[in-house]
Amino acid sequence: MELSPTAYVILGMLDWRPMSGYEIKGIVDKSTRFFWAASYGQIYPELRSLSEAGLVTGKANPQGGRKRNVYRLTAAGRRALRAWLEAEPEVYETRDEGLLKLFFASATGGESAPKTLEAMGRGHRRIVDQLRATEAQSPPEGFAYLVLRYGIEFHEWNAAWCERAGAALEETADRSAA
Amino acid sequence: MELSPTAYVILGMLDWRPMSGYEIKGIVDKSTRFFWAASYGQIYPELRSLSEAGLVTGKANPQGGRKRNVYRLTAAGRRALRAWLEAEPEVYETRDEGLLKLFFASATGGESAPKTLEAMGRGHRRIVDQLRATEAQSPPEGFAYLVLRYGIEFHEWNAAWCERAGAALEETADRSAA
DNA sequence: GGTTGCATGTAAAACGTTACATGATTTT
DNA sequence: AAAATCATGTAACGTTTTACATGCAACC
Repeated sequence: MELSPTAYVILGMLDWRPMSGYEIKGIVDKSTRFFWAASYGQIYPELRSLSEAGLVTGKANPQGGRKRNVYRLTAAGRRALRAWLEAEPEVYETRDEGLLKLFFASATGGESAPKTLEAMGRGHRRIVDQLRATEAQSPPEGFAYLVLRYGIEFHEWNAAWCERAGAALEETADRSAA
Repeated sequence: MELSPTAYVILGMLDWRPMSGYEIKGIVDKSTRFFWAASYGQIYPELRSLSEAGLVTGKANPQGGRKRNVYRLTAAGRRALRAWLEAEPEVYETRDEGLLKLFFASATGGESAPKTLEAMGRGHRRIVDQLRATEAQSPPEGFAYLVLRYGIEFHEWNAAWCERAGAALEETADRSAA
């Protein structure tokens, strides 16, 4: 019974406390989204199959006339989560369209590069702003906070790199103009 | 005619010089792979559809009895590439299973965290080694080199972060043991 | 009465990897 | 003679996003 990392996102959150699929999605969007995203189209079917595999159990928990299914980890689910945590991480992937545009910028004679770098820097700074907003509401402790700090420092580093690279580009442009 | 960023990887490389699908894959694996991967299963079908769209033309160019199709950009292909380069980058995604394991490390009482951090650091250092090997064979100029430098500095920063975080973890462990 | 938020789910499409199948040439 | 490299391609599978469909409840 091989589970995808996305399944462990769900198991990990249910280890904190019982939750509905909707709640899981809300927390994902404020936390793991920056290094592991998940959509409703994954979460609801995955909850069902985890339930069939006996790793979680769902219970109807309607709030008034509004339906709601709350899931919790089973003992087997907790074991599966721990086993995964002890194993070596395997997946590491990045898709960065900005870097790709920078990589091929010679096709515009380099003209497109400054704008691309600015857009990349803006993107990273926007993420920093979002993460800082989350940080302001988070207790400064624990692993979720450690990873949040990683996100902030990481995107700050990236934004700074974009600025350095932009400045270096200007310099070479000035030098060839002189 | 919306093209995926993967299509632009192909157009971008063909803007450098005419190439076969096999060659494109070889160059991808030494360069863009670290921020935009592509498999044969994408490259060959994409070459065909770019050809049907009139953005590239293929010509049989067998080497002895070994078949080989070399593609080159058309004027329309060059225009499409430039238009894409001038537009804002949109896709930015990361999937980092190590961060996910760190994020949920409290489920092992934090016990799994040091090993996860070490594995993450090892992974980043291995990428740095690969990129440095490429750097040793690259002329230190141009946008491909700029992006290569980004890769090296980026993964070095990441490896260093993992070491810092590991050290911080040890410190808190020592403090609570004392 | 309208908007926003809570809540669940499916279907289709897009995207991507892996394994398979085939065969020539070059290097060891 | 074997192994590595060059070379093309498809099929099956798995993953992920997006759009759609539905409806209640709370707030303004």
